[in-house]
Amino acid sequence: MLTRRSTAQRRIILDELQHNRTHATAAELHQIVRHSIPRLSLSTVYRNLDILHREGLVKKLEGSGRETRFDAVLENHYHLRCLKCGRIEDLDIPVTVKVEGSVTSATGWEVSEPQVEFCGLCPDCRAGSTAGTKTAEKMIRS
Amino acid sequence: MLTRRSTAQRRIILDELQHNRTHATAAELHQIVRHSIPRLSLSTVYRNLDILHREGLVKKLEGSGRETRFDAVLENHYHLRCLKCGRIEDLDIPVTVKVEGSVTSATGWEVSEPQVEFCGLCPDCRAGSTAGTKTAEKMIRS
DNA sequence: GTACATGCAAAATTTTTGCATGGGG
DNA sequence: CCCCATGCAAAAATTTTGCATGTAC
Repeated sequence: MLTRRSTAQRRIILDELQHNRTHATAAELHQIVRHSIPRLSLSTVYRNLDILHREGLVKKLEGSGRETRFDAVLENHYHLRCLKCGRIEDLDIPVTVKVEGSVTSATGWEVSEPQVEFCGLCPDCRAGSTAGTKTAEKMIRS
Repeated sequence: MLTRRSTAQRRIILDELQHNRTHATAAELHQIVRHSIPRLSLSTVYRNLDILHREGLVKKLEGSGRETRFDAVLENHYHLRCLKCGRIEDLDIPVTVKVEGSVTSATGWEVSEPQVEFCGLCPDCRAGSTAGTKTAEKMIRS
């Protein structure tokens, strides 16, 4: 069994992702964490996010040919994704998903909790038709 | 209002996607449709899939840094996605999603039907641990 | 005829990998 | 000390774009 080491990079990346609950991209995390570790490389961010993902500490929210976004909130919750600017937000109203029986026994797949996503337009993109297509980013906890 | 022309490329791509219900990637579609239109370029496939997507005729199933997969089945249905080989299958057992009230009035977002996805391991990848990581493809209706 | 669509090649974007070096256990 | 982790740069993989030409309407 391979044992993962605890490195500053990994700890800070995870910490940032847990506190900055904005579904950051790897590039955004890279920019942010560089304030603590200036020589941090983007590939280290990707490598650590991948490790944390395999350890179940981080969710990947991938989509739309855009950069993958990451979420370190483990309680099951659902997302709103804007098809125009790529933003992802948490959905705060209650959603119930009912599955008839067991997915595994019915399909042979071994799956985790269902991910639910509502795709559409965020309020900004509904309003201003010129809102950013690929550049709508928010930097938080810099 | 821009009027879309009906071109052979677009028609055949959509037809293939509707009949080949396997959530093909753009590259797979390119290979398949080339049998009818040998000079079809991959960029035309991407361009047409994008147009069909904006017209609501095609769904994008994107994920995991992998190639986006496309689905031309419009009835709402849900998917199983294998985190190891990238395969996407339809989930055949009934799933009910209940939302408390209206997403739009609660959030200001204008969204369509929720997408539900179960991520995990497909039967093949559960069994053979060496199953394809990036190369598990099936070519259908060639 | 006009304007969208296409093919081709080249670019852009996002993610992964090779390799020498560093540092945690 | 050993081996995983890192930084850097280079490559890979996926998607988009520019441009001249073709073609649907």
